Amino acid sequence: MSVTHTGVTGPAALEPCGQPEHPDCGIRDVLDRVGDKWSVLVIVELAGGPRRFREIERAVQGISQRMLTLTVRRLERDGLVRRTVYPTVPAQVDYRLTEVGASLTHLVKALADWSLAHREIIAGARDAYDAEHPGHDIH
Amino acid sequence: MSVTHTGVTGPAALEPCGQPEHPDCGIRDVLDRVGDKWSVLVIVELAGGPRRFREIERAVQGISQRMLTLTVRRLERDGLVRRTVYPTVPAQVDYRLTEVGASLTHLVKALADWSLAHREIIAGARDAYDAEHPGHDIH
DNA sequence: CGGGATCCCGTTGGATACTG
DNA sequence: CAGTATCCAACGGGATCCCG
Repeated sequence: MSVTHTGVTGPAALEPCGQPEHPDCGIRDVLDRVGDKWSVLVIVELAGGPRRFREIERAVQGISQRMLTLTVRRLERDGLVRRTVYPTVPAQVDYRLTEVGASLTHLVKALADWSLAHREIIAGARDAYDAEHPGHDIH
Repeated sequence: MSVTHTGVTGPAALEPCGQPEHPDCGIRDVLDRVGDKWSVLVIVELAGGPRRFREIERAVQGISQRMLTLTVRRLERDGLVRRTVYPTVPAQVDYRLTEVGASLTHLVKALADWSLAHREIIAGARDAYDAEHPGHDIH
C-alpha cells in the first residue's frame, strides 16, 4: 500500500495557507481580528442592538474596562463597529455594528451552533484522551 | 435597509453571552479550541487530506516544531484530528481530520471567504481610522 | 459615565539542543 | 522523521489610579 497521497486530495479543498505564493488564505486576517479573548463576545452583545460602554461591560462578564476599550477601539478601527458620542453631561457613548460587522454575526452564530452541537462529543474525546494519557498535560 | 433593530434583535439572534445564567453561548468553547495562532491553519492544511508531521510543518509556514506538536496534540485530544503511527523505521506518523474536525472546515472556509470578501473594506476603514487618529496606536 | 495611563504578572510561543 | 526538553522574550490582559 503506497502512501502516495501526494496529489490534491479532498473535494473543493481549502487553498494552501502559509506558502509564499499564498501568504495566507485570508484566515489569518479574520483570526487576528476576532481571535482574541473578547472581540467575538462584544460583537455578539452588539448583535442585540446598540449598547453603551457600561452596558457592554456588564453584559460581557469578566472583561475589564481596559480590554473593553481596546477591543471596541480595534473593532471601530476595522470598521466593524461604529462609535457615537452624544454631547451630554456626563458623556454618553454608544456602539453599534456596522453592516460589515453585522455580516460577521452570521458566521459567529454558525460557530456557536457548531460548538453547541459538538460540545458533548468533544468533551468525551477529551476525557478519553486524558484517561489514556495520564499526567500528560497539553493545555 | 435601516439599522433600526433597537429591540430584541433580528432573526434567530445570538443569545446573550457572559451572564451567570448563560455562562456563555458556546463561542468561548470554539474560540478556546481554534482561536490560537495555529490551530485553524493546521485544520486547513489537513482539509486537503492526510499529512505527515513534516508536511504540515512545511505547509504552515512559520510554525515551530514545538507549536506544531502542541497544536496537533490538542486537536487530537479534542477529537478533531486522528493521529496514526506506522511502525516503520524511522517512525512515520500521519494526521487526518476526523468527521468532527472535517465538519469544522466548512465554517473555517466561510470565515476565510468572509475575510477575502471584506479585506479591502476593512483595510480602507483601518487606513481612514489611522489617518484621523495619528499617533494613536491600538494594536 | 467613558475612558486614559501605569504597573505588573501569567501565558503564548519562538529558538535551540537533544532523543528514539 | 517525529518528536521532547529548556530557556527566554514578547505580548495579552488584569488591577489600580486618575481625569474630563
